[in-house]
Amino acid sequence: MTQPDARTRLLDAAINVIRAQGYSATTVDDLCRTAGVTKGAFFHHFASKDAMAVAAAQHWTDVTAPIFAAAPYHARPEPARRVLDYVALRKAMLTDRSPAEFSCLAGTMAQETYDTHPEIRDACGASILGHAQTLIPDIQAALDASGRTTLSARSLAIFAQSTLQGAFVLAKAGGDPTIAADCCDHLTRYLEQLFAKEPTP
Amino acid sequence: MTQPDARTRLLDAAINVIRAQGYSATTVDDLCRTAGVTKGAFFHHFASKDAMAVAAAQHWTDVTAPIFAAAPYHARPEPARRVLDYVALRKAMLTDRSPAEFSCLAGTMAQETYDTHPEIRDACGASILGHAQTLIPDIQAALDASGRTTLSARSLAIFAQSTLQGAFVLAKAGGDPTIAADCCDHLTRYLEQLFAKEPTP
DNA sequence: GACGACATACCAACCAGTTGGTATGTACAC
DNA sequence: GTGTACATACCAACTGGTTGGTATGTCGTC
Repeated sequence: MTQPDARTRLLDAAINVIRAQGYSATTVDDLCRTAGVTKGAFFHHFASKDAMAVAAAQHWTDVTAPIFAAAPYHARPEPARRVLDYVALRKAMLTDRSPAEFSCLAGTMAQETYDTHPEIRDACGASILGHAQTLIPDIQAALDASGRTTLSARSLAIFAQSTLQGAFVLAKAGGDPTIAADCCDHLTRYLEQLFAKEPTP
Repeated sequence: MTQPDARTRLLDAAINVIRAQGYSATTVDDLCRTAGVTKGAFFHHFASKDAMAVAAAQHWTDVTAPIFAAAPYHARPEPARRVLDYVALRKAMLTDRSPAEFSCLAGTMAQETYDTHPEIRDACGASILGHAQTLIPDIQAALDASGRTTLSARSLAIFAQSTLQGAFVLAKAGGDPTIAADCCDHLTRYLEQLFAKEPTP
């Protein structure tokens, strides 16, 4: 029942508030209020707002990675099935939730900071590409099994992440989270076609 | 040789500055400086910064729509070819350019404002979905020709836009515009597969 | 008694928006 | 054709609230 320490509470607040408002529109006071700490605590743990953003990107990875690492699809024997079940999990994770809950902190922050705050952008890039990296072995195995040897597993892993990021943007812009679910279905269809045997009969 | 009026210069400045810095991080003074006008002129033409953002989303549509309307792919006889050439054009438009130059104003602003500024979000949504709308007739005809009657042309048009938006995000986060070009290739491959004859022999 | 983890009080810079103007045009009366 | 009334487009200086950041203090623990 004990609360996590102020640093963790601030990083958790950052995840939620920044995904809803964006990085620039989020003030240090916003985060302190949400986390229930004072400004003194904020600047005790982080040298600046920007330094907090870098830590938040890392925290985002620390929070989300275990969810995927523990997901049941890893137990599936066929690599193609594992990849498709990963997408199905992503779809399930955004169903009946608002964009602030299901969208990606790293993608949101990267959009705003890529040109003006290189350290934040790099932290966000590392989070997204690092996650993509975890998909490569299964994708590679699935491509090998289907005979699609000309395709790059890394490129396909990045495409999957890009599809999800785009789905978040469209869901936000369209004011309709089901758009994102639809995009997952298209991604699934694309992967099913790639993983099907004998591409050129 | 006469310069466009202050209002147009401000909206052009908004397109460039906001795509590089994001909406919240862009100050009214930033836009005035870039446009070469004073703050008085800004608030003469726009009631508020937010009202300017709504006008900028419309201006974005006004500037970009003619580019696609005039593109040569419309002359192609096969609908599938028209759709694939559209994607090829999108890919060409982002080659050898920086994200600030090729990314989408509406997508960038929607990310930051969807939860806090409904009018801006709706203007951005209208811009993106309005553009998607223009693709539907060709996509529908291509799906009809390939016998893919169960797929929604609208859903596929939105997926194409979402793929592009995601490509922008990944290109920014990864610090590498070629990621976006790669994503266009995957989208092309997906569409080629859908538009191929006889899906279930 | 020193150090880490916070809290309180405060500041200088900045920002959206306002105020009070000027310059130019234009429509109409006389 | 010229004086009056009004509109549009723009400018420079100012304002009050906000923001990231700091200086200093307190409390519990080792």
